[in-house]
Formats: sequence, C-alpha cells, structure tokens
Amino acid sequence: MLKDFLYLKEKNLKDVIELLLKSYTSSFSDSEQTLKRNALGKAHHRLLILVDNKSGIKVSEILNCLKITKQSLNRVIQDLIKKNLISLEKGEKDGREKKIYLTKKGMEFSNSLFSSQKNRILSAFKKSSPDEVLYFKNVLKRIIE
Amino acid sequence: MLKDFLYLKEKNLKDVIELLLKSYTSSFSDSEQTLKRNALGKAHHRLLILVDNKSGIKVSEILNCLKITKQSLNRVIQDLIKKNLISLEKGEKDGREKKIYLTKKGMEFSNSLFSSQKNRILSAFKKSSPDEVLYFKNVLKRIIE
DNA sequence: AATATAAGTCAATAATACTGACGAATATGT
DNA sequence: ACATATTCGTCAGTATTATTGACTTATATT
Repeated sequence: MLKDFLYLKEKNLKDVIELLLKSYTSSFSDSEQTLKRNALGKAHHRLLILVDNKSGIKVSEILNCLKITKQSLNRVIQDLIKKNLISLEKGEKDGREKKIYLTKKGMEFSNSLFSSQKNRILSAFKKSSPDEVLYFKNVLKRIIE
Repeated sequence: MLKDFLYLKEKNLKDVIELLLKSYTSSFSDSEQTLKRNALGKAHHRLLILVDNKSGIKVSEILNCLKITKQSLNRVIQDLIKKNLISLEKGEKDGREKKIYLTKKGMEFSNSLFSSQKNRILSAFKKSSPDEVLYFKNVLKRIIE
C-alpha cells in the first residue's frame, strides 16, 4: 500500500527539483555557441523562446513568466530590436499594451538558436512512447500551474 | 498514422523548451524570500540542491552540471562555508578531489529553502497518477541524458 | 622525473538583475 | 469630465552572477 505513494515522498520531490534544474541547464546550454556568435546572452534566448511560441505576446506576460523587472526586460528587448530580431506593436484593444513579434530575421535566427535544443528533446522523445511523452507534458504543466 | 508521431513535431518540441523554462523559473522562484532573508542568491540555491541530493558531491561534478566556471563556483562555495552551511573534505581515494557536505545547519536551512518548491511539485503530483509521475521522470531523465 | 588532473586564487571585466524614482499614454469608474 | 489605476518606458546607481586569462598548489599517473 505504501508503495503506491512512494512518488510523493520527500526524497523523490527533491530529485524532481534537481531534474528540473538539470533539464533546464543542459537544454539551454545547447545554444551557447549560436548566442555568442551573435553577441547575445541567455536573457535574449529566454525572451526569444516565449515570443517564438506566442507571437504578439505582451510585455506583462513576459515579466510574469520570467520573474524579472521591467528594467531588466527592457534592456533585452532593446538589444533585440537593434539587431532587428523583434518588433513592437501597440495593442489594438488596449493601446497601453505592447505586443512583441519576431521579424523575418528573428524567425530565421530562432530556428538556428533552437535547433540543438530541439534535437535534444527529439532524441529523448524518440526513446519514449507517445504515452510517456503525453504524461510528461501533463505533469510539467501541472508544476507550472 | 501521422497522428502517432505528432509529438515529435516542431511545434511540440518548442513547447517543451518553453515548459522546461517555465517549470524551472517558477519552481526556483518559490524560494526567493528565504534566500533573501539569509543574504543568499540563486547561485547558492542551485548548489544546495545538488549537495542536498548527493552528499559528498565533487566540485567537478557541480561544474559539469551547472555549466559555470570554477571561479564562479568558488565564490558560492566560500559564501556557504562562511555561513557554516556546507563543509569540504578531501577525497579518501583521490586526495586532489574535494567533497562537499551539508552541515547540520545547512540541512536545516535546505529544508526551509526547498519546502515551497516541494509543495509545488507535491501538489502537481497529487493531481497526477503514479504512472504519470513515473513517465514524467523517465522522460525528464532522457532529456538530461 | 615528467606530465596530467583537481582544485584554488588573483584580477579585470561582462552580463544580468535589482531598487527607487519619475514620466507618458491609455483605460476605467464615478 | 475628473480622478485613479494600469501598462510600459526611462534614468541612475548598485548588486549578483558569471566570464576570461594567468598562475599556483597538491596529488595522481606513467
């Protein structure tokens, strides 16, 4: 009976914290070279994955997700605008909001930036069953909330 | 037939990169308050989870895992030694190695530091079946390699 | 004895993030 | 119409984290 609940035990929870750390670190370190070649850093990388996945994402959404200050974020945004990788647009409904889009150049850059990361995930998924992958994503989403 | 392989598709892979980013960010931001109260930062947090999970972990293992330089790591180690949270010991087999251990105070501190993170994982697991949790961990491990 | 490995150290710099204060534009409620 | 709130931008100063490069110490391997 106890066996069924082992996965809720202390040590297992700590293991998961470590797995989250390691999976993030290893996955996001895959792109180091590409970033360096383009004089960009990890902060730019994090922003780009969010914009890539959600075109027109608002500044406030990014702040909430990355848990940084608007001052920090603004530096990153300005860097990427200068390099012509993203562009800003006023929200149609709410003119206070600013929406972020990838430029054509930004889309191309993202593809090269994420390719090694995608390969890492892909090779992990190829070793897994569709069910495993589905459950994996489900639980990950529940951790985020 | 195509349906079976949807989980290997481009967009899904990018989603997972984003999930890894978000799960790491949200999980490790849970402990902000505790860190601040003790004049420690995220770098100390990352080191502590590794030492907590593997007592006697070697410096080189941490370098490999966190992908930082030994100079960066050394600052963090010295901070934690000064606060009497960890201690170093020479390796018995190989005297060049240094092994890192939590002190009693370090164990207590770790418990408070990780408690909100553990609660986050725990509540996600409670919404999941044992199988889901098992598959989740399997895939996560494959991503790390 | 020569070489390699694990780790520590000193110094300078870069990248990322923070606090605090203030301003601009727009939206909302009364 | 006015007061208030929200969203975002900006300026300045500082803290934290990480980097590069050069060098040292101690121990292990051959």
